[in-house]
Amino acid sequence: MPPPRHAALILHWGQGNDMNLKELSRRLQLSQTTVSRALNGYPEVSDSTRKRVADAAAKFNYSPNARAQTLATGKSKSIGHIIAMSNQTELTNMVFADFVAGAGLIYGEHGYTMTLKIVPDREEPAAYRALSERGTVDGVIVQAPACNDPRISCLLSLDIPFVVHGRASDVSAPYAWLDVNNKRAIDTATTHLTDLGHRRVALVNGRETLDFAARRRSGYEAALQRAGLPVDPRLMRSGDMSEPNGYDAARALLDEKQPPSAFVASSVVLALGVKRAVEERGLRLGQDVSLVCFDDDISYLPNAGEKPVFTAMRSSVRAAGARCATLLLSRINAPDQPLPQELWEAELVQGLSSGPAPEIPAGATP
Amino acid sequence: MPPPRHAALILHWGQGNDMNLKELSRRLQLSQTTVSRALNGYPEVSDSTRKRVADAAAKFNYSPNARAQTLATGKSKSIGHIIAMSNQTELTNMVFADFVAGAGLIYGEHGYTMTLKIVPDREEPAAYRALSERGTVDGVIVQAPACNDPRISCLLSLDIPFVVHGRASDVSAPYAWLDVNNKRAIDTATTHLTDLGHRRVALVNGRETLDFAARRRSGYEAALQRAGLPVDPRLMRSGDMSEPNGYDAARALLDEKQPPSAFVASSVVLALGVKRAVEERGLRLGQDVSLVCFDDDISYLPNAGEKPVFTAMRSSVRAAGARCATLLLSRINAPDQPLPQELWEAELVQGLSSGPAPEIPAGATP
DNA sequence: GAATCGTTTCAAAGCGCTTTGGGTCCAAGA
DNA sequence: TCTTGGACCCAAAGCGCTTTGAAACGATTC
Repeated sequence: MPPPRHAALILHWGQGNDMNLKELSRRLQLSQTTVSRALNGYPEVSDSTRKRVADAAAKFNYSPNARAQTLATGKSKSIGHIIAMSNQTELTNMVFADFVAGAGLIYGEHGYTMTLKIVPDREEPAAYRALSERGTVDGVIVQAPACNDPRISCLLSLDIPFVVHGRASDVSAPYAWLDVNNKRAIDTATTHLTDLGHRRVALVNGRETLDFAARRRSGYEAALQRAGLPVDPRLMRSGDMSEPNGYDAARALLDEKQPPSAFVASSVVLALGVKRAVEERGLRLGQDVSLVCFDDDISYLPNAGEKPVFTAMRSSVRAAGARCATLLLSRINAPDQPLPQELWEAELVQGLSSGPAPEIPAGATP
Repeated sequence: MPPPRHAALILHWGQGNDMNLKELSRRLQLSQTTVSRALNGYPEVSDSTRKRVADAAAKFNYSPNARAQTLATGKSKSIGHIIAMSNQTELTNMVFADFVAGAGLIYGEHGYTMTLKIVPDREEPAAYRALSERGTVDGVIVQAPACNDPRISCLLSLDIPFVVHGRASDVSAPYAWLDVNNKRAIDTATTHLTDLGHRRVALVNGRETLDFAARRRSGYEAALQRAGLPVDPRLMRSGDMSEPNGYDAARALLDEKQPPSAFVASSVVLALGVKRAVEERGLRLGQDVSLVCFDDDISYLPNAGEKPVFTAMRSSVRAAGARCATLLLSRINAPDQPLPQELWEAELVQGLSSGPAPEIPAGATP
């Protein structure tokens, strides 16, 4: 099905305001060159001319056509975020809004816009390729990488500036990233619980094909081993970062012959589910059962106040978004700088959900 | 600070692959016209030629430069979403991710991309103007309109296709929208509670400067009046759609001399806060205190299962996003069609949080 | 007075694509 | 045999901007 003919004749709203550079310069009796330079701050224009041009531009409500600018400069002043969406990885969704909000504000401050592409999981590599080859964006942000994420090598081979939020353990080539120290965060969380005397600590994790979840698990295991406790597969669950999933996982864990007295949850939403399951059994969080979670500091689900509901390892995903954006923009504007690689530490926040291990583990036959 | 000179000489990754239309047609020994037409499905090209061109394009890994295409056609194949962000309106954030996910998938299916701009509240009108005048987008989606939203008249005057998710009561000019019947939904929710015998029903609402919140309040009031109950301002709270806000509001309401025996909450996150406050008092949700909330069916906070936690009025914001996208695309491609205006009904889902009013309202002196 | 230099301006050549308004060629109809 | 008309293809003119390379001009300098 071919596009309609004579499309150029159809009055397009974007061209409704037919004040363009040519017309503006005609009215000013100046060349397009001079007008363009005056507006873009080149030094070869006298102050008086520049003023005259600026006034006229304001008067005639002129603003340069971004499409043409983009073609002429080869820069689109736009950053691509590609979100893969499927029934499997709703996780992204959760953290996504705050990350994007943080990044978006930075883009705006620097005259960049964000190009968001939501694609079904399997089409993701194609989306990256299209975005870059077709030149719609100047750079790309990669979110929630898997352990061996094909996107990274894909972007490396395309030679396009990008920054990864997170890391991919199995990718050896250097690239720019910003990550939270997931391993240490969950190690600290787990240790917090073992220090309180908990001997059976469960992990309710995200999907462990994702790099951050894999690292969290290794932090959990490291802490247990340091505490001289066994690493029991029956105490480890992983799945989507949703409330019902946390609930289901916690229920199943509490049904074990030797149920845990404490939980480490990989996110606040999982923690909410764990909390529901725990309370449904008549157990009190922070007394009968303890819980520490990772808290991305999501704006509408804050775990804050003097005494937050959950004891948590906190690190703002919004701040991470902003920082990734900043790093990417400077990479675009100064490609020869060394690759930025930042590891952030999460902060332990004492909340109401953790306390000393009960003498007799809840519901267990010791 | 002027941009660097000789920018065109800097090898830009987007041009690294220097297979363009001219080069491709040279190799094929055909004119650019023919190649372009072959690729774009025009009928004036023989099947054999078309095949030859398609093969060569694949072989040389050619894909047209979107920037140039955009300039030549006047269409950017991109839809703008502008999100105003401030400390006041975090609400958007919440619903935002799912709405955008729904819309984004539709865009992708139709070869459109989404241009997201996150701007500080006050810069929002300017952002719309810029986006449209500079021709970066073919259409715009407006989310979470206020009762009298300046954006709508702004977009109307710019004569750019747009669809509003929600409505602005005070804007009289016709425009395209899709909304949930917020008034009826909350009316139904409230009536559900009064039918259960509740005499004091509280409303924990979003900011009532936003249109949907204002409508929900009027639904609440209408239901009370029909039930012959007084509309008591002390039972009505409004604020950000966050968990702590729901918690604070519910605490304050439970501290009233005549506390409510039931709550209507404007979202699941608010309901989570209400739940926390209720349970903190040792009251049982669904027995001592009832609660019905509006449920946007957020993917990572599902209130689902056979017996959902909350009795709710449910309407998928993700579906709404998808539908808005569809409506906008058809408006763009067929501007002369009548303005679409759709009102969706939310569905009552019986959950665990509502039950008959207790004989003696919780903690009250009747 | 001629040569030099900095300032200010310009005409024109792109950027890579789409679309116009023709062409050419060959088979079918008059 | 001479139109028609369809099928196929092309050269060139944009789209609106940036950037080049040069020119015009007065002010210095030798």
